[in-house]
Amino acid sequence: MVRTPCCSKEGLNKGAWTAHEDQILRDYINIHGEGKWRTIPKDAGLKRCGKSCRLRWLNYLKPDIKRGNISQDEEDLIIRLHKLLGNRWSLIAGRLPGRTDNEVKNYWNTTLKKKLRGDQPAESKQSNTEKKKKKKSNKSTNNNNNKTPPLSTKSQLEAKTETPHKLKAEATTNGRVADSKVHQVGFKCNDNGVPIFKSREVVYPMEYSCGELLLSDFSDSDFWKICQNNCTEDNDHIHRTSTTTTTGPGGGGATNTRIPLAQPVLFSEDLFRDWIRDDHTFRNQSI
DNA sequence: AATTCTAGCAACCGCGGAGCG
DNA sequence: CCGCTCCGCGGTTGCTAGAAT
Repeated sequence: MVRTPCCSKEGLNKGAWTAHEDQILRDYINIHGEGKWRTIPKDAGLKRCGKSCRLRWLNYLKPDIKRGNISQDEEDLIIRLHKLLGNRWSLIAGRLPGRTDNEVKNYWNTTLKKKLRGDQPAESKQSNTEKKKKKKSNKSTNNNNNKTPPLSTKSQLEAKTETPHKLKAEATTNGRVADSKVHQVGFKCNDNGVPIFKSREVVYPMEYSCGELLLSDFSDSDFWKICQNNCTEDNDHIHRTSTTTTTGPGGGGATNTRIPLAQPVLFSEDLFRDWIRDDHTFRNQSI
């Protein structure tokens, strides 16, 4: 199958967006809403491909986009989410209100990667970045070229300070919103924050999601390893039916056959939230 | 002062999945 | 079920500007 190009490249602008182009796109989307990216350039009279419009809108023009430096809280969250999810930037960004996947990805590649490798970013380099931003900002506001200057979007916009991210896990199961009680029966924590499974109540495997995070996302995470390390034969979760297959709901008898923990089970939303955010006991749990 | 190096970030590209007829 | 279009994602590229030489 031959994939058609997203748009004809001929006669289209490439590279940095100008303020004029931004205004056109912003106006159009304010009136008509998002979506139908392929038709937007034509309808709005932009010499850009739909993809480019989408990217520009989602990364820079959307009104709820947060500008300014990544806070320490956000950085911690990115690190932990990356440990959990890997390079799934859109999922990570989804947990950072106002941050885009592109921004998170860039921040990771340019800053956090080095930091975690042990290279401390030099102070001079940080100030370098700030200087750059300032200069960019000045340039874009003072540019007198007859061509509309490309925007230095980030530097142009005021950095808004917002309260640190509060994770809201909107749990769903199989696409429907889950009752929070359902999460609670998954497992609970002991005094050390260690999960205790009670999955006898959960007799069927299923793909479980917490927000957009599917349980399979956790398979290589420390969260999951912690769960595994802390399950003993005394825990209910390892006793499940021998006749239950891993594919269908409902399960089978009750013959207490041990099942591997790689099987999907319900988990506590609270526990997950703690793991993602502030629970130092959990964070420091040895794996 | 000029040149080269380096870092940061915006934008592009290609692929895969979802949805629809 | 198949073919097709569109959207969204993640990797990569290229430009810009400060630092270093």
